[in-house]
Amino acid sequence: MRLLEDMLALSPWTRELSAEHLGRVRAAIIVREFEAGSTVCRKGDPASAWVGVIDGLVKIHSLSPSGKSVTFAGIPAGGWFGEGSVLKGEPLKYDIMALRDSRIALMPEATFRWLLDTSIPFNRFLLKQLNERLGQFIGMVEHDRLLEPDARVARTLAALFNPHLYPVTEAHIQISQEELGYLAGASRQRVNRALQVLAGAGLIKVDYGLVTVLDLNGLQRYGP
Amino acid sequence: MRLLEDMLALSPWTRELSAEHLGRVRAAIIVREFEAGSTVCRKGDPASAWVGVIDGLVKIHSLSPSGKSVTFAGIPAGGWFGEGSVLKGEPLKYDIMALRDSRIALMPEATFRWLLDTSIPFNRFLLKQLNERLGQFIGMVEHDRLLEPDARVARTLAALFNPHLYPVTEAHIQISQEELGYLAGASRQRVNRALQVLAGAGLIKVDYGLVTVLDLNGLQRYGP
DNA sequence: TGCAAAATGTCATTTGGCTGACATTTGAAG
DNA sequence: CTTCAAATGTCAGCCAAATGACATTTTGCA
Repeated sequence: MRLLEDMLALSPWTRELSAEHLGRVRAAIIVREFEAGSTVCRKGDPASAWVGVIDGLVKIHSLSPSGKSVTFAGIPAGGWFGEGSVLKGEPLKYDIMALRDSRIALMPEATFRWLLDTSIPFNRFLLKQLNERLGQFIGMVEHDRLLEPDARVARTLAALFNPHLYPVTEAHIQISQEELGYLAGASRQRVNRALQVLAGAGLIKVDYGLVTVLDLNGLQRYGP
Repeated sequence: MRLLEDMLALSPWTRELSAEHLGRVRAAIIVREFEAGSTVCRKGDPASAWVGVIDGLVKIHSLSPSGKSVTFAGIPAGGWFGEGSVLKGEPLKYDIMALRDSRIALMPEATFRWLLDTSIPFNRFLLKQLNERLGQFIGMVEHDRLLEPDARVARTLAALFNPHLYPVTEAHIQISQEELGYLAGASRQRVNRALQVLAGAGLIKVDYGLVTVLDLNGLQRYGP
């Protein structure tokens, strides 16, 4: 996806906004570019905007004092996030980093709050999105605890294509096996084996720095 | 806590309801008793009510095909849960079991939806509660991945006393080490050692089937 | 009081992922 | 075309937690 316009057209929350609402939103949003590896927002920053990914891929992650990394979510094009911190009016609790060159939309806090105060459909959308995100995290805990690494990697890939959170149409994602490891909670080496297993099962196709999903439903059900 | 009245008085979402709203809510809520070990709701049941814990302790959990158990949350007296499934209008995704003899409040779906449609403060409360719960699960993933079992047990205990989700005043909780293991994602034996370490650090006191929190803040910060 | 079930404390053994190391492949930039 | 950094594939050894087993303690109840 290349343009803010395309992304807004794909975002479900714009669909029921009045023309006036949508116009004001469009005018307020700022678009910025980020290089692969650069930081979009840092833990502790004030939550001054709701963030959308127009193009590219960003991750929400945390780095432990001992240097270990956890990635909570990878947000592909079409995804919006950060509503939690804006709602609470608290500083960000995690770092946001671009995994590839990315084009980012920033909706200022004031606009976000104005939508929240004046648009019932937007409120409904937010409740639904928070709920969906909560379901995804409950799923993460469940899978971390119950599934072996092969299946965890499968669910992790499937989560990147959640149609409720990310209205994307592409079947492939450009991401390294190391980053998949941070997402799935496994070492790079273990992810490597898991990908071979999943590819052998015909669920995905693995290329250099690229994973193509062949059977999303199969990934979601894979295991134990 | 013994009475529905006491619990409603402690629940933050009742505070800003009009007298009319509160009266109707009070009249609609059904109170039921559950024995320790019995099932309150089963995975797949229609989400026909929002659930509150007047007295006792229930857990939200899942049992894998291979027989392993994960507990996502222990809900002590004062807690409300299940809004996610009611909101989605989907069947329950997890089992609810009473860990002790418990008194449960059931607010029928219709009443819940009526509140949602007519009370702004209730909407605000729900957004806040979902957000808080989401934060708790993000924390679970983070702790599962980054912390060693001692620290995980510490955070798990602290989470049971989250003042935003559970407005309880007691400093002790009656729960077995095996159940703590399901919550923290560790074996009973490992939890046993962790509790000894935490008790040695003066953060808790351990008795038969009972853990008393001496330093909640210390538990939240414990480790690595 | 005495009994049975639940909960706890502790140990030896097993197990599976992580770590660190290294060679190889790939893509991009000059 | 060449060069280099990033990404991938594979291996041996380590290590911490799970498992299974068992004795002991505690509580609730007959």
